[in-house]
Amino acid sequence: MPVTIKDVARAAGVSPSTVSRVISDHPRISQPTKERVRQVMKELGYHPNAIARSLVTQSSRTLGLVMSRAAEKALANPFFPEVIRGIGAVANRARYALLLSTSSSPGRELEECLEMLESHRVDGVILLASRVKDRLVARLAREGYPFVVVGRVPDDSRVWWVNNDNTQAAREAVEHLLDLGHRRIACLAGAPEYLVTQDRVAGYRQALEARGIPFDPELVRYTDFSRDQGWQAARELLKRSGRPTAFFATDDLLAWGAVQAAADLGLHVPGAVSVMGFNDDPWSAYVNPPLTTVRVPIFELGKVAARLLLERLQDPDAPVQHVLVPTHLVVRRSTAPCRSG
Amino acid sequence: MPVTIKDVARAAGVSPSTVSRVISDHPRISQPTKERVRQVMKELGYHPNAIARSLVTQSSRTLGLVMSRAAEKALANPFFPEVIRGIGAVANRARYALLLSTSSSPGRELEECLEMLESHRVDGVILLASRVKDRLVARLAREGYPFVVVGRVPDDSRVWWVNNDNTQAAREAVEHLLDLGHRRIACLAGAPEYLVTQDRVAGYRQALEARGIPFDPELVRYTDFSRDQGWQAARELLKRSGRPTAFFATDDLLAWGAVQAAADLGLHVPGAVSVMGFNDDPWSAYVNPPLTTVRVPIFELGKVAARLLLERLQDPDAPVQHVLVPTHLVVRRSTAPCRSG
DNA sequence: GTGAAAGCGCTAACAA
DNA sequence: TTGTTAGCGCTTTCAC
Repeated sequence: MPVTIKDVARAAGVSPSTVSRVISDHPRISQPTKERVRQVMKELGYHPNAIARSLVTQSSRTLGLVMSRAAEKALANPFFPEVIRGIGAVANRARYALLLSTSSSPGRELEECLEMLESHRVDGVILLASRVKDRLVARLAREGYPFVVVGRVPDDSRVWWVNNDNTQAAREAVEHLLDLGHRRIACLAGAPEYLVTQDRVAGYRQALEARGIPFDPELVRYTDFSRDQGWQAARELLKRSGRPTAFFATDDLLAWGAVQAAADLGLHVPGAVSVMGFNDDPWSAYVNPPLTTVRVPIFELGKVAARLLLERLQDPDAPVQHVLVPTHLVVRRSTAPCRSG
Repeated sequence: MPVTIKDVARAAGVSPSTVSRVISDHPRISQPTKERVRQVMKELGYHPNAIARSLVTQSSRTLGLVMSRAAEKALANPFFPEVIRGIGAVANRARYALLLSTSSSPGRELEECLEMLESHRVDGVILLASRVKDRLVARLAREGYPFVVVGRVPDDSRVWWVNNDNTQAAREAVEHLLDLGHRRIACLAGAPEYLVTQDRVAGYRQALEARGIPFDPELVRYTDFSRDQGWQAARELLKRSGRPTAFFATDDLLAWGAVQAAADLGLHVPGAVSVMGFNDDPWSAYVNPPLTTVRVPIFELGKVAARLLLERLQDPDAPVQHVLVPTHLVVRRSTAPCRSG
């Protein structure tokens, strides 16, 4: 029913192979033939079947996107749309499509990601953030599939990744709080199973210890990446005696929860409590007070990830690449000098 | 190199078709054979090639997602991740994949969407929001491709869609402002080329006129869907003499811009100016002040869209379906009785 | 410069 | 219950 390459060939009085060559603009086809065939294609409304082409070329010209948490939850954090934008920008230019993994449980995610690759639906995948003990990364590496990780990987010697130096950035962020005179600085950490959490907490700890302030596990709360969890953790910390004078949050959503928790307890931010975020989500500049945070070039992260994957696909023997993108501290109005001390 | 159905057949001592039947769990294959073949598949690490299957079944088991604005811009509005979540939830359960259109310009979007379908990369598409004069919708309808629109369509008799009653909801929202005693109510409208904008503005107008308040075009500002544009438009309106006492925004992002603009001019919200939003974005409950807005069940919108498309794919002759999902007003703290009057 | 033929990996009649 | 055969729509040697 739909018009195929054979129909075009017949109508143009040439063979299917000639039509195929016209499609890919083969140099050894005469100009007149090309024009005639193109004309016929237009008249018949012919469109090459990408599936058939994929079958023979063994390439789907599609990149897989795996969110490493339930897609349903992940998309609620502005980080993901933003990386996807970056990835999409590059993929689009290279005429690659994007296949979204929609797995609803972390368990199924491995399965689904492998399925994408094994079934040849995608040529490679981009993993958005990786867990501490990530079976997926290990598995993909073992199977030799082309993939790129956005974030750090435990054993990274063979794995391609893009990341920002989270530990370093966290250290600088906490130093800013220290410079403002804060000494009791709590840490609102995200989900502990993610390396990004570990790295940021490590930076927090380093900054403290570099100033001779002992690391107090009581002041660190692991949650997830939602505002609600940030709110709850911050609330508990603020209600204890000897409450923190500042929060370092590993995600703006958590920071925002802390701001709210403080407000609910009648504590002014930054007057009574300072709050530092991380990521610089699109809305973070516009809330009240605007969030002091670490600017992560998320869009850029996505662009680089896509670029790396495309390079790797083009040359399967290309040497492993690691890219670190720079971050910087954005001081806004949620942090201020420490008053109580 | 990768193991194919033939390899499995050979190793199991059966024909490829038998293997194929085992894959699809055909009822007329004996249990022993099934087990033996499955065993071999496991041993050889066999995985069916989805591309090859698609070629013969003429179905990619993939849904296309088209954002009807540059994907790059669209993803910046929380609406999109949220619908995608809903779509993904349903698609995943039905074992359908999701292909994201990443077009960077509205012009290329038509092209790209058609390409997805023509090239058989997707079985159908979901259009997220449609323009007033949408060539894409008309074209898809004409070509007879299966698609579902999230949002209203100008001539909807043949087009499947899911929507919420924007006009009705807008009317109720503005009535709430009127009930609070506001009379000079400005409207921060989104991009005029979208029907959703038209519908919400229509509701605004209806509410006013029903109370005998003449519609004043001067009080309506068309912008786009960003906070910045809302800020600017609101600022201009607030600086005029006879400034509005309330804003009705057709998007929470715009509403938030208005809140900021008011704050920047030293006008308390809701003390001096009330602000009403639309959509109930995830963050809207948590800003200062929490936004009074119209709750649109965005996730649900996505789920329904996917469900409809799947139904349509399953039965190409199914009668057109239109679904209207209910909204409701969420009164929070950005609106208050009118003081000046 | 163009055509014939084989085959990518799978499914689905039709036989047996 | 299983095998044989013929494609799905395209690309790509290998001829000419």
